Amino acid sequence: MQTTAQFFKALSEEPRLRILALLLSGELCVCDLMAVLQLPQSTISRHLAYLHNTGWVKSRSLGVWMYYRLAEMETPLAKELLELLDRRLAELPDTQQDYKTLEAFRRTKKKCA
Amino acid sequence: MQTTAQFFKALSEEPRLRILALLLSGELCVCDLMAVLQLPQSTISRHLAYLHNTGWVKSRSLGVWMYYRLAEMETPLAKELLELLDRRLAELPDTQQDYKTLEAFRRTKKKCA
DNA sequence: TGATTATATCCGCCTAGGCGGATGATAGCA
DNA sequence: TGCTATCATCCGCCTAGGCGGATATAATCA
Repeated sequence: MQTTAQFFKALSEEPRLRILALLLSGELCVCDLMAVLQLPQSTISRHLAYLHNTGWVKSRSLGVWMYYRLAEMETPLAKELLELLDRRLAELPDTQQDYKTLEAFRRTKKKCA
Repeated sequence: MQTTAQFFKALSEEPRLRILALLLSGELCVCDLMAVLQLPQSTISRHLAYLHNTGWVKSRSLGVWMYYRLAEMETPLAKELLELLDRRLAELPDTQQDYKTLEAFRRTKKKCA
C-alpha cells in the first residue's frame, strides 16, 4: 500500500503529469521536454529521476542524449492506470497544447535526434 | 492539469488510500475509520478533510456522527479512476486486512451506527 | 443544565520534496 | 586534446503537508 501510494505520488505534480502525457506519444530526450515544458533543465531532470525511481519510466542513453520512455507496467493496477492515462490525459486542453508545442518544436529543430 | 495533479495527490498518502478502499464498501463514520486504521482521530479527520477538498468524498452528519461516502465523479478520468480503484484496490493484501478488521469491529461493536 | 461523545480544528514540530542556479561528468566534435 | 552540448546532481532556500496531543464545537443524554 505504501508502494501504491508512492506510485500515485508520481502523478501528483503537474510537471510530471505533463511529462507522462508527452511520453505517451513516444520516447523523448531531456531537451525535447525542456523545449515543450519551458522549464529549466534541472527541474526536468529531477522529475524524470522521480518518475524513474517510482517505476514509471525507463531510460537509455544514445550518445550525448538520454532518452526516456514509459516503462512496462507490472501489476494489473499499474497496467490499467497507464491505459487510463493513455485514454484520458490526451483529452485535457493542457495536454493538447503540449502536443502542439512538441510538434512545432520538431518541425523547426532537427537537433536532438 | 493542476487540478488533475491535485486529484492524484489525494491518492499519494497511504492512510488516504486505505480510507478510500474502505469507503468503497460503503458509508463509514470517523470512529469506524479510527477503529480500522488505528490512527488518532485528528489524523483521520485531517485526511478526510483533504479527501473532501479534493472532491473524493462527501459527508453528511447524523446526530453526533459524521458519515463519509465516496463522491459521484464528474469527469470521465475521475469516473474511470474510481472504477479502477474499485476493481484493483481490493486485491491488495493491506486492503483485505482492513476489510477483515472492519468486519470484526462491526461484529463486536454495535455502537457508531 | 451539566456531563459525555463524536468530530473538527489548532498548534508546534518536522520532513519530503518543490524550485532553479551552479557545478560536475561524459560523449562527440574540431 | 581542448571545446561544446547534454544531462545528472548539488546546493540553499522555501512551502505543503505529514504527525499527534490539546482544545473547541455541537449533539445527545441523564
